[in-house]
Amino acid sequence: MREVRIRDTLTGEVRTLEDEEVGIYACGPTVYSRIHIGNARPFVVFSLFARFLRSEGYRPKLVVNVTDINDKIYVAAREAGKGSEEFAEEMTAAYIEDTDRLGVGRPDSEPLASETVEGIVSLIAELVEAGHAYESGGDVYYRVRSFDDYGKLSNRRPEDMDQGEDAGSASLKEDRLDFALWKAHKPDEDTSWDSPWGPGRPAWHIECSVMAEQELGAAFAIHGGGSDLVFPHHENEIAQSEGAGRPFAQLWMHNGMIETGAAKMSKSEGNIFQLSTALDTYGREAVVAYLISGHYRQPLAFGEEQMEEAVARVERLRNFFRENPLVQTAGQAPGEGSAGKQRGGPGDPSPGARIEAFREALADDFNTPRALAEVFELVGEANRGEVPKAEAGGVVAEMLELVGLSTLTQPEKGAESDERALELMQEREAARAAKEFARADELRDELAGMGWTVRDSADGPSLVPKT
RNA sequence: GGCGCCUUGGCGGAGUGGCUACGCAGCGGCCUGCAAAGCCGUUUACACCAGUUCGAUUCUGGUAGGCGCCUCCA
Repeated sequence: MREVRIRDTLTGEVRTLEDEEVGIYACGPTVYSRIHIGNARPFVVFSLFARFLRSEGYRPKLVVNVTDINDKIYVAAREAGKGSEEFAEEMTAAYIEDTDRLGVGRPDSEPLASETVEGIVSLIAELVEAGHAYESGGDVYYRVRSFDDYGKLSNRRPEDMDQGEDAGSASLKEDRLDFALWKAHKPDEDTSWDSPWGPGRPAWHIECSVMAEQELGAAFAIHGGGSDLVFPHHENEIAQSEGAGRPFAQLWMHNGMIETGAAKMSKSEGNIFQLSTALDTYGREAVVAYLISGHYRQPLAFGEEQMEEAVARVERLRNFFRENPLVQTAGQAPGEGSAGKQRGGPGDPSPGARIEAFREALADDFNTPRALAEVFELVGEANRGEVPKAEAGGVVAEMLELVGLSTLTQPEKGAESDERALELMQEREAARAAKEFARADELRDELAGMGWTVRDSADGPSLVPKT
């Protein structure tokens, strides 16, 4: 089990995970629309990070919530002409479907805000009791200035906060900095829950404080999410939990935004690209490969060119396994047995050194681009014959498994089921043997039209899906 | 205005006080009947100005430009 270091947003420092138990709470979506590729980044990053930790012998528990009570859901449901609960259920199902298609597995737990209301009410009651919150007109607000540490995560002081609220509107708040914990039921909202302050519903930030503790206990290891959540969302979570005297996350891990052009992808910018569309267009491997092509903390450029590059690099890996099929040893998973066979030093082109460097890159603030460079280095070494291909293949498979790309190692169900294509291929082979190249090329074009690329090799021709 | 981040070759994107990241694309070549795949070579990058240093893309200061958050947002 190696030392794993992560950059902490709160302290700005790189910190080492101290405990084998690693509770990770990563903020999931508010289900008011289909998710876009930007929303997929934290899903993939935290899933793969947890997978890596597990492979190192840690015991991670990844919790990704679904916020299914929210102003936007009421609005969107009304527009869709549906009940808000029905709408939220549909969108949750769509979210599950879309993220399932990424093929990186499900989080260990995916709590719903709507199933956490009881805990939410009791946390709010505690905050009221402690003087950190107050009821006003059926709403309950958090008294920001009562919490001394407010602003510690986003490094801002309450007095510096430029409030964007309209000065004219009559507010129920004592202070414009205060934020809602509970919102009184409004006539146009079709759901509400009972509370000591009357019927209403949870406001935005409170559910995470409750779900994180319910799922992971107090003082859990890592809280993650997009960098756009640092303020106010995560700042407010800290105020809620720590204000109630409950130790909260020990380390904060934020992923950068995906950008189109020079602006971040967001629904309000109107520059979104839906995850399902990306999956349809480029395939899951390319989408995953794209999402880990940059360091998680940095912004990542999105565009057709970037996605096509991802398709190409994934194809390069796939080609490697087309030419070097994994040898399945009985009772051994692909790649197993090569781990730990470390030898040589840095620069040693042995597969053992490559997997070591790969894992070390991931242990160093989850540096996926550096890890992927090791994958490509090793593939290149094997293609050049500098290392035994079978051994390299096993190691590359192990690497790809860790980053959610193990399907690249598996032969695709392909030509063998397409009898017509196989016939044409044999026909072309016969034409080539007879030196009827015009006829052979004609057949190749025909196969291309059917979606197949012909590859001739010393072992004879083969068909691979056209990209 | 406040806080934080960024500026690397055609594009994406790592990283380091001195040595080829990696990938994609382009160009030339090898292989091939021609291709595809693979391989080799190639255009020798670190915004700008100072400073520290034997030496800076990498540290310090400044300049210019850009981004994020401060309102819903992964």
